[in-house]
Amino acid sequence: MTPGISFDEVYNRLYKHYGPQHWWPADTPFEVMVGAVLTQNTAWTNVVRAINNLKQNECLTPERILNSRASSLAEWLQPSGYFNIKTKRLRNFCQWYVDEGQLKSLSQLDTEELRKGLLSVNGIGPETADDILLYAFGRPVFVIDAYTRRIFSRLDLVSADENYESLRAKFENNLLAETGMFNEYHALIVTHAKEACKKNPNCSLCCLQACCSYSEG
DNA sequence: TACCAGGAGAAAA
DNA sequence: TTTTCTCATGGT
Repeated sequence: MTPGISFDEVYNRLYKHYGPQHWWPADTPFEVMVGAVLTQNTAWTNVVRAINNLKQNECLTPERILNSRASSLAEWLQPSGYFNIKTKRLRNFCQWYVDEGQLKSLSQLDTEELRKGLLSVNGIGPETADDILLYAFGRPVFVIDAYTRRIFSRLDLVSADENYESLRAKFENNLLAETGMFNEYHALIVTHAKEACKKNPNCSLCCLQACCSYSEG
């Protein structure tokens, strides 16, 4: 593995090209958390529909979600796909969130303790937990997703079969632990994968010529 | 028509 | 322990 580019340089190129991404698109930390669950393997445009349904029914609070009928909740979540399983996962998360005292209490925990709590919820895996830690709680945690794995393995900065924790450690060990930069970096990776990689097979950012196709590799 | 999307957990091997 | 299957809507 002989990368021709560093983690810092990839960030610099992406930021220079796309600018600030203003993530996570949400009005409150709790909305970030709901979005993180609903976006599991799902296009964001579909998540927005489901969140709007919750808002229109005045149910974008943990208490309202827990007190709603499961059938109603499933109906509101329907546009985001996997609505039956997401109904369960969202309620599991809300139950934990309420039991733990919600934002104020949870904000007092250190990052590892908070992460452990999130991962104890059935339906919250490592990526969803890290989305919540970074974008709802402002903790300097690097989020690894399928785009990150694909792009950075093609840049020879990581190997494609590395597990989640190993990848996360690699990013966090090669970058300064700054919430603002981690926030932008993950968002930029998603933007680049969605926008440039699909539309421009000769992406000028890299490097990234190697990451710009779904079919190869 | 087939593939992909800001994954996770259960079941099977 | 590792791999495979299931969950499902909407855009391209």
